Amino acid sequence: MISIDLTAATPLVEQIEQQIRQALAAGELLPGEPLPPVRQLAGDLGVNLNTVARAYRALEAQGLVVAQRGRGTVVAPRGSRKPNKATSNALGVAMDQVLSDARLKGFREAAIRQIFEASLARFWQRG
Amino acid sequence: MISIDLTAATPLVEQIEQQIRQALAAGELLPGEPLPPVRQLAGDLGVNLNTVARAYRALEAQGLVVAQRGRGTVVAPRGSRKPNKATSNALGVAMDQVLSDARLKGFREAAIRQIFEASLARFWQRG
DNA sequence: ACTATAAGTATCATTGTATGATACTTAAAG
DNA sequence: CTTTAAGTATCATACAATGATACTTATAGT
Repeated sequence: MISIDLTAATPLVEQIEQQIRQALAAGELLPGEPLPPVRQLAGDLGVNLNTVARAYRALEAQGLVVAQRGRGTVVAPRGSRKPNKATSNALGVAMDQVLSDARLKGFREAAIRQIFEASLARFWQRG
Repeated sequence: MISIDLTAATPLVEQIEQQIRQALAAGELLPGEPLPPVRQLAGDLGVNLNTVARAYRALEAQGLVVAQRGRGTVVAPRGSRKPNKATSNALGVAMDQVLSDARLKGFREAAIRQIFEASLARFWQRG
């Protein structure tokens, strides 16, 4: 289930998008499976339907879902995307971001490793 | 040295802030050491001085630097911050973010580990 | 066939954030 | 004690995020 935080700095569209991405990565949503209609999810979250629609469209632009008028939005089949040098660099940048932050906040190496392993298990165990 | 990307989605203030944070975390800037004056850095980056000033103030709010009128901005002494449950959770969320993204982009577990170790070395080797 | 309903989409208004231009204040140097 | 160099405050503007509303397309029921 998705939960949004109106006080958070990250835009609502991104919050929704990211959480669905995590559900996809974790294998909680399988190819062909329908996402909730924009109006329903918007109602559940107390948000404008456009906000959800925009999240869906962002996901569609990434090839993760397929949306069609009148029919709904479903999870796309798993395209076999292969990471290139650029995406690898981007990942490194994002990781640096997280770890430098952790360092300044006083985390020890062991604690970081633990968090890393936990997260890794979430997305690579099954799926 | 700092480099900014005018086309990137992340605001200039954050780009500057994050890169200085990484320099601090990597031990490239030591306590007491001065940061460049806002006008100079702003000039180098081709950016308004307020943009740099705001980044500095954000860093000051985090206790990482100390700014004083007429004198300049210097790196703050290392406060011994201890991570609590909330910060640990936040770190987990950030890590999930990065790893779920990597998963969807087709990275394999081994590749992730490599990137993680490289980043870890950047911020925990020395310092 | 035809209508009703349910789905995504497009358009416009509004609000807030990011950035910049300019002026102000404080401290050090000559 | 004036000049210069530093951070700070104020205001203006452009763009992004969200919402209100209307539109289009597909399916279900009759």
